[in-house]
Amino acid sequence: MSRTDEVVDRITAMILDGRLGPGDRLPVEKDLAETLGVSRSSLREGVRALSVLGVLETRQGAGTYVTTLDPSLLAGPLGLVVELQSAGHAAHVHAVRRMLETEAAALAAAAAHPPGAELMAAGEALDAAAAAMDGAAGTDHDALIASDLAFHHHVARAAGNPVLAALIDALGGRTARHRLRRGLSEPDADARSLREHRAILAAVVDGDVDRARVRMSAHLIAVEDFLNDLE
Amino acid sequence: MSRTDEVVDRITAMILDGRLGPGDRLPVEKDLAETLGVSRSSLREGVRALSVLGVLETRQGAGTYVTTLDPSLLAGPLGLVVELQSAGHAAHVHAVRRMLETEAAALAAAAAHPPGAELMAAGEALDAAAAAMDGAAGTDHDALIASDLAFHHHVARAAGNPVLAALIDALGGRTARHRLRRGLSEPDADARSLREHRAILAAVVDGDVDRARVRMSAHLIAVEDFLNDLE
DNA sequence: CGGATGGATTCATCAGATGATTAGGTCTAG
DNA sequence: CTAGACCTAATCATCTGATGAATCCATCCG
Repeated sequence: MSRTDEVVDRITAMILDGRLGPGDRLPVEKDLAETLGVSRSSLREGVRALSVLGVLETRQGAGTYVTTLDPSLLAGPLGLVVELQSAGHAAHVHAVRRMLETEAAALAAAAAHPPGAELMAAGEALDAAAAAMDGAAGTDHDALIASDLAFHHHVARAAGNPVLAALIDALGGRTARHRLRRGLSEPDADARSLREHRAILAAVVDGDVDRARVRMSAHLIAVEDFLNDLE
Repeated sequence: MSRTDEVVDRITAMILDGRLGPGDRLPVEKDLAETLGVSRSSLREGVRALSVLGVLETRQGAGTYVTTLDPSLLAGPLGLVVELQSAGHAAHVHAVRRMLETEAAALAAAAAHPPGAELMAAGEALDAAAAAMDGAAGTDHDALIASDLAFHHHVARAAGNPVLAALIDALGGRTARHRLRRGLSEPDADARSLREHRAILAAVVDGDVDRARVRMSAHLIAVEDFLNDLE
């Protein structure tokens, strides 16, 4: 095992056994390197790796700190890896995303009384999508994609499970290019997608678990069908 | 943005646009550092970060290579991050795990004709679990936990979606300590868990999608109930 | 009392040197 | 001619030292 791997293990072990907690500051490079018995170079490589993973955060001049370790931090690096793999496994990624989003819609519906801030934000995302489609200069595809991502993100958050929301973000945030191609190649697709989104949100806000589940599932299956037809 | 982040972005971009593919070798450190306009130290930090993420693999004396980018490589770093967060979000992690494993059991049942190698391996894991419980020196808890992990792993693989299997591994592989505590504190728990496992596998092998789904879900809910009672 | 300032602290980056490991060619024995 | 040991070059791993940039904090001045 390399020195760097050892650094990663030792630091994660310190977090796991409570010697380091969210927000805590790590010793300065020189001291920590000496404690772990490695050079500053090796220490820095390990710290940087944990920084990319979202576990640590270094600020020049200030020090190195443990992050909040929120599940949302998981989305970044996971999304990166998913994106790299989606070339050969796009269908599999999307299938998993559909499982998670379907359950998220059901959970959001079950928890929708009264509607919270996330569902309000989801509704605003749909209004923004409608505005993007009715613009004077034709459809603003970039804004439409952003609204689409925002809608799914807020529904996921409304489910009340931050780990679930983070995974959905990681799996779903990388299909924007496909959605763009979809909107460009099928003029009706945008309007249909908006209708489906509104139906999903209506079911969620009504607290209708079954309809929320089925409509979200149907919506994502329609997307999968389109992606399959592209090939 | 730091030099290291730029290195990560540039290398991932090279993979995304096809300039680098699975198995390809990267230029030597000196050349790549010069190409990217950074020092070897910064380059190494970026390469190391991607190595921890499972995207690159460096072998001393041989060179740096792009990995196969299989979804299973995703499990390692994701599992690490999940473990670090599971302190405060264990219930949420387990809820997501239950969603995924329930669908995996259903998919495995739908694809179970004829039973493949993964289901055979799942059955062998249950035999090993039974042997671990009937040992002369009492229950071998370590072997039992390993069998438990193996069973869930193979059922997930039998679903035929490698991304799903990788996520299940990442989310489920870190609750071994809890299972140990469960087995130690509730003598009947091990036997009950084995019965539930056998019932799940029977439904999967029969191709009974509904029973496979319900039994897996019930099994994992039972585990969640136990974990909640601990607190 | 509040803001500006300057120094100390800390991370960021670079450069160079040495060791460890691997790959591949070469040489020798059979 | 072949098979094996051996040797050399290539490459990554690690360490050390130095310089720059950003931040923090105590001090000083208005």
